Amino acid sequence: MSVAERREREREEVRHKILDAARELFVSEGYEKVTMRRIAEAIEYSPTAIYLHFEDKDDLVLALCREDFGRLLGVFEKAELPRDPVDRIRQLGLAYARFGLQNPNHYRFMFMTARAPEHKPEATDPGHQSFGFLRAAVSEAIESGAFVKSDPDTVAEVLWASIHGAMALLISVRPDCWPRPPVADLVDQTIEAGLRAFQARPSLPH
Amino acid sequence: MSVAERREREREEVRHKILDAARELFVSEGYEKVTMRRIAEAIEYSPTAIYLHFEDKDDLVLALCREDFGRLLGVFEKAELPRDPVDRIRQLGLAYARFGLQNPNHYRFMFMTARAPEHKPEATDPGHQSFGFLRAAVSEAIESGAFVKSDPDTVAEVLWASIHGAMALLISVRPDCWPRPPVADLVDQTIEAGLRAFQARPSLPH
DNA sequence: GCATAAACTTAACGTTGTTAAGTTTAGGAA
DNA sequence: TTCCTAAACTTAACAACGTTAAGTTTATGC
Repeated sequence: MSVAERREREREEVRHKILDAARELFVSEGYEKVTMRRIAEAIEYSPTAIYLHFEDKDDLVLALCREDFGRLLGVFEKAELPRDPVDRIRQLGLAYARFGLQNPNHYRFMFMTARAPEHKPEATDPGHQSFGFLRAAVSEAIESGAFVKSDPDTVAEVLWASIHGAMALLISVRPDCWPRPPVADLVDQTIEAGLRAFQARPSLPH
Repeated sequence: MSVAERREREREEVRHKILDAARELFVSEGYEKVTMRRIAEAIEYSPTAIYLHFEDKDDLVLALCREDFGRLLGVFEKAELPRDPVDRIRQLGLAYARFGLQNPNHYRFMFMTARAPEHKPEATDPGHQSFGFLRAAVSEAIESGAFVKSDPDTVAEVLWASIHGAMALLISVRPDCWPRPPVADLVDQTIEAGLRAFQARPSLPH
């Protein structure tokens, strides 16, 4: 049995060599510059060897992004997130933004690119999961009375859309193309605006 | 002189044939399916003929998008927009969203795609111009006291980021990948949340 | 010692955007 | 009318891409 295990281990090793080579190209030069031939050259295999480990290029890049987004999720899980739901939403947003700005190519590939239908989304996908964190915090905020009474799914969706919009702008629209506030400011202000929009206020006396 | 004019006219005709053929492909099948060879076949010219009218593929698609976004801007200009600045922001957002959802490939190319630096943004670009409308409305809203006192540029930016985020999600993230509220709802709720976030409230008595 | 199956390579196919080098064609000058 | 020029257009090709079919190596289990 040990031989099968060793083979599996060797296989996994090659797989990771491929992922690592691809990641380096992906992070520094973006999706289009990640070519099968360049990966192959980097790991000293033939281009076709990659197809023994991944269905196609998108399958490879997807695996790569899932791995790296997993790290983000790890932060969400272990990080000492504030108990206060509103503050927790804020911290989730900031962590999310930080990751996206540090890995713009990952972010673009996962959330801004139309993919062929054969690459099914998975329930374990980073999107799904981190959205789960957000929804939970929103639910709590509503129950605690910090947020106005409303549908938590919709609120979470709107909040996510807002921060995603800031990210998408920062990633895609060139700074010289637009009068733009500093990066950190846009993210902060967008998060704060989102919170303000749903925060309950003491009702006015009449 | 008339002969030069005729030549110029003929040239413009071919240019528009190219643009029209490209648009049909672009709208129905997206950027990648717009190939020089398919355009050429559609207009019964050779592929290289296109390069006599456009620098490269991106230059062509950019021209196409600018033309079509120009129509959106036309709507902004002539449309009877509400005098009330807050309501005007709402209508601008809705018109913007409507156009984007009807032309997702245009929207993606203009606002969600990194372009080579040689394709300089122009001051007449749809983004710049429609953003101008938004900023003007925001300024008015602040001056009239409907919005809290703040920097109009930043507010406009945040509002644009929010609606852009909703658009980007609706365009890129597959409905089956995510629990998603109906399209119209997400857009509406996002706009309303944006307005709520900046709307001034009567101060509480103390 | 040999068959087998997995891992890997070689060579190629069909696309793509783009360019270099011709060819056609029409207008102006002689 | 005849020739020249410049613009418009075509033919043929290049280099790069993702991907596949067919063949080769290599270690394992019998």
